[in-house]
Amino acid sequence: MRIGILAKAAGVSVPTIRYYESIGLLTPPARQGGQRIYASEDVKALSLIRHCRDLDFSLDETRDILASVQRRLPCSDTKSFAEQHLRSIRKRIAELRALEATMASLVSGCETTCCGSTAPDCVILQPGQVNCG
Amino acid sequence: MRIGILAKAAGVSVPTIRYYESIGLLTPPARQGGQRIYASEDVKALSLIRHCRDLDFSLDETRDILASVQRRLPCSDTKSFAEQHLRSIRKRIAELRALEATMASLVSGCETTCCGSTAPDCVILQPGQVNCG
DNA sequence: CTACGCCCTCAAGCCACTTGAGGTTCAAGC
DNA sequence: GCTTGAACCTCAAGTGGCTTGAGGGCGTAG
Repeated sequence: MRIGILAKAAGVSVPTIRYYESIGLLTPPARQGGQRIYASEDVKALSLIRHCRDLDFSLDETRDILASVQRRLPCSDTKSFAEQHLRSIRKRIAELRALEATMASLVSGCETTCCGSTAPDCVILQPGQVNCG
Repeated sequence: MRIGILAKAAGVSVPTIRYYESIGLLTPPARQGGQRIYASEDVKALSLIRHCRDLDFSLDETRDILASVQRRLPCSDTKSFAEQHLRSIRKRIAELRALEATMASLVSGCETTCCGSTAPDCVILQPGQVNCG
């Protein structure tokens, strides 16, 4: 199985596969005439990586998850990765919602207060306390 | 006014100021003995950049906003930057909420279904349709 | 004149890839 | 056997928005 077939099977681009190999996330496969030849197990491994990336785990986190799979560690380990990730997602959502509220109030403030003025005087651009981030 | 003073006045790090100059966001100031000397207007300019960054505008967007300020364009231009930014923030929030829902359901699925099993069999790691991103 | 803090430039590192240049291998058709 | 075209190879650089580090210069107070 050549790299292009693997790429389609796992839904990942060809350069990305080579990149994963270069950083040690995928083990280098056998070669024939200089070209990489993969086995069907590699589809599983790469699909798992793609799944982790779809869930927005970082590559470092993905590496840890792969290790826990290879060592057949208990499911509770997997769950704690997921829980920690969920916390960071929720934190990020809270930050973005604060930012959304700030932006929305600035836009409505511009509409009621300064529209018709020029950019340097616009309330949106007045440095003030921004409750976000 | 030397760079360290400007940095404190605008709440930005010294290397960041030099970086902004290197990409053409800040105009290079006068020099004395090789050292940058800033005027009080530069505090305003840099504070505006910081304000845009606090609102999570990209540096490219910030550059456009600065241009609209310098040209004294109407406030409506500023508002449309803000509205577009608000749309992208809301889109990002929606993506993250979908991801949050997916992760939360995987975690609870693990608790009810597979806890006590090992990582390779955990429902969290089963490649399936992930409704996010 | 020495010590210290602040300043300077240039280069590399972070993350997760993508893009491009320039060259090699493979499979199919004639 | 030869040619063509797709797929493969390596290596380097680019993306964003900085931060960090190395190695050195300037200014001022004691």
